[in-house]
Amino acid sequence: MKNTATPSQRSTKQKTAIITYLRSVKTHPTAEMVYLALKKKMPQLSLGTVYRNLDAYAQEGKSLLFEVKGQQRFDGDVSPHSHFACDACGGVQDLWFALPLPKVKKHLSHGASVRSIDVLIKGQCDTCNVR
Amino acid sequence: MKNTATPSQRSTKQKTAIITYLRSVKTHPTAEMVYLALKKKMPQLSLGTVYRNLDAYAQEGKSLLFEVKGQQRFDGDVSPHSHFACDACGGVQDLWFALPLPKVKKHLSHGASVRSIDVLIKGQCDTCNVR
DNA sequence: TTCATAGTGATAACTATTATCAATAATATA
DNA sequence: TATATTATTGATAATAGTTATCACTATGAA
Repeated sequence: MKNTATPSQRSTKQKTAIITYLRSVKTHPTAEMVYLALKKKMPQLSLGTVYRNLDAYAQEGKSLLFEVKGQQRFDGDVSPHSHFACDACGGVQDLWFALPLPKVKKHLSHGASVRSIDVLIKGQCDTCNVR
Repeated sequence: MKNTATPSQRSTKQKTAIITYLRSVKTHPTAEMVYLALKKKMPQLSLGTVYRNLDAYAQEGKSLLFEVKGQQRFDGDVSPHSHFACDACGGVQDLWFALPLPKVKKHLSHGASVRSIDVLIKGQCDTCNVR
């Protein structure tokens, strides 16, 4: 159930390609999307390698990981922001409103620690709404 | 991939038991948790029936559905609120701070429509932190 | 009561993800 | 630079959560 992602120690072509790609797009891709995109240039790339490294980057805080419709989505931009996911086309967009963090903390149990705050708004995007 | 949940037309013992149970707990159970709890009184209950109905209730807006660690969690309380999920024990708690809705709407694309807003804070709960 | 059909139970199928492991390649060291 | 060590990869099998299928059951209308 858990990917036992070890902190990365050696740099490889695969790792570089994966993080570079993730940071170059704003599509919030799934592991398979990253895999398919990179496979064009690295035909022997393995899907397992993509999962392994995306997962590791997320654990190291070098990427964001959240779930939409039972699938993991990754984001190379780790600055705090929210996401909008379209039910129809499956696309995910960034939202940059600020959360009332002091208010949020007040509501947490005393002694609880926060690792991440994921805000996911679901609905229908403007493009899908006009169709 | 999609559960073709039809809007409920007939009332059955199973449906009643499922929604009654979901509304009686604050544990944000998975489908299997609901199944195991109800199975004690309804031994022939099927896991598929639980999934089918929990999913249908969520689509009808009679329950909340969100995902934690790749698993669906259900909440019988549909009034707007957020959730805290503990990485260690897997428990989920309600959080009742208010979101800055006007600000949120301003950041959405014009023409986009919102179905749900899921706020999921992940971390370690107070109990797991002291251990 | 009878009838049409929505819903259930049992189980198979599916899909995303994780685990396994022999082969490969990155780095430290001689 | 050559060699040794071992982290990482690629290929693939295994897993788990969820969804689909379908014969049978039971609800609710007539």
